[in-house]
Amino acid sequence: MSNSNGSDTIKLKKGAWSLHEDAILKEYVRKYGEGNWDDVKKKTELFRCGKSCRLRWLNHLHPDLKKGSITREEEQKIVELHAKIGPKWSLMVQELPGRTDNEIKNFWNIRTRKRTKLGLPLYDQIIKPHDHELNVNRECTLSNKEQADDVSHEVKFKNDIFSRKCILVSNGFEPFHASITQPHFSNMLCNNVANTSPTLTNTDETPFMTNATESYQPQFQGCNSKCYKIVEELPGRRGNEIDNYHNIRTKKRARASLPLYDQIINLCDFELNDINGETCLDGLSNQHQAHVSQQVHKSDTHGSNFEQLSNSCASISNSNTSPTLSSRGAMESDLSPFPECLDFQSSDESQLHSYSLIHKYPLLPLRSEIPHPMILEHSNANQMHSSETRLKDWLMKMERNQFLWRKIN
DNA sequence: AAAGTACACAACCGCCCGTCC
DNA sequence: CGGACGGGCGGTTGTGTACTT
Repeated sequence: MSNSNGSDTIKLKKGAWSLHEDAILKEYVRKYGEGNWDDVKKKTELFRCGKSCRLRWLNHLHPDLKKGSITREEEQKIVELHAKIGPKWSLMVQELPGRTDNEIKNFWNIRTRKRTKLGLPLYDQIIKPHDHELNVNRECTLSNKEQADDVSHEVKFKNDIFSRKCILVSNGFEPFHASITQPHFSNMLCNNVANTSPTLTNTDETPFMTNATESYQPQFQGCNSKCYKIVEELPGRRGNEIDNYHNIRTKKRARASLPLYDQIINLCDFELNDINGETCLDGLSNQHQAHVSQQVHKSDTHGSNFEQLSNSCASISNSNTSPTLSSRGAMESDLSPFPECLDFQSSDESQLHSYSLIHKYPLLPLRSEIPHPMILEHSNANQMHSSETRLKDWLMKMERNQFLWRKIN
């Protein structure tokens, strides 16, 4: 194994660092200083990517790093900063010398989980985040929300969803506790809420991203988030190269108001959870292709793959005459971020079977069209009835539109 | 006491974006 | 404009420990 000129062809090592590797990296920094991390593999026997080296140095080997647990004082500081600026870990680092962004992030996530479990608010004292900060402060608890009494309705609604408390409570309904234990699940909810909430004032088909560039990016990323797969398909090309090409192409086409896909595309099976082995995008308009890609992206972005999604949908179970939510035994974090992935079990005796909407099919519903049960709120019987009816109507509409449903019972 | 399970935490990876050349 | 690189951060994975059976 040589690192002289053939380093590109050598497979870079991943995983845990050995003491020997640490020593090599330390020696490199002593000799050449910090930076130019890509040179590490050229100048030493360490076959790690530059980024991995940088992270290892900054998070573990840097001499200024403070070892040991976060102190009470540091915790207090983190809480204050989080309330003030939200999850900007890299900014917090400036106030917490010796700590890394990753360390702070991990600490916060763990603290959040612990306090949630204990039913404690995330902020011990009355801390009043600014409105714009509430948008990113997904973990805000109910009690803290109440403290922040001047937030807008929308912001409040979002925080209701993000709180660990009951979302769906009504007469005749089993209370559903959306016990959010992992950050990415908060994200999933965030996206669903932002796009499907009937209580938000902006209920039109708001794009997931707002500005022009962003609105195009996801469509493209949906197909290309599996960069490593593409690298395999394009021998001689590096991930970075592909990444750059796609970024530039996306921006260019966004500027020119061009769709990302000129031709009819077939997305890969692994992206589409191709249950029936059918390819379904043939004949789709660019708009539909983009829409499909966007859906793919959203799933991908939020830490799930389609297999997981189809296996861990929120379900509507048959409980008397009212649908209720249940997690079907899945971990909370596995609950579908995709309203279109919900399973439906009819309360009608004659249709006692469940369906899964296979989300790969054309004419996917717009997110705003889907009355996702996760966000239904019922304070009285009428509202409950209305939501139930709405959900049933939607399901019927999907069937009318020849959506394909997979019978799973 | 041993095996199994759940949880906490640390470490790492991958995606995206910005900047520089 | 395009390539290289660094940085931020969300999310996942691996490992150690506590708890339960």
